[in-house]
Amino acid sequence: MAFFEDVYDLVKQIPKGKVTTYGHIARMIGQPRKSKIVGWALHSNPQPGIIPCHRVVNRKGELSGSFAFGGIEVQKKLLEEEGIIFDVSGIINLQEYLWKPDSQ
DNA sequence: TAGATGACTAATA
DNA sequence: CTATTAGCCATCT
Repeated sequence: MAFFEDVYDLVKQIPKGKVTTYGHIARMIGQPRKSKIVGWALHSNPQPGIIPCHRVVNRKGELSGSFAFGGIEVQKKLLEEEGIIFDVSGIINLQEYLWKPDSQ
């Protein structure tokens, strides 16, 4: 769907060292109600390696964990490689790392 | 076609 | 802060 295309396009625009949430993506597209569909779009992940789904987290700043191309530990490592730091609970400081498209 | 499911979020306790 | 409930909507069975 076009919604999926929008999600993929946005996720691909997430700069290195930043993350965003499902709800924010949905809001950017203009359909804040479809937060779950954003998750679905990434679950489908038709272009692995192209779509940096590891930069998309839930509202708590935690990796979803239900599915991961290599496990959430791998995702965490990838994010740490990009300069993102997790706290002791494995949570990202969204205030610091949340991607703000307006500041782009 | 209908009901259940889910990489979610917001409200409430 | 966490736990539970309700709303949401594309996809699956």
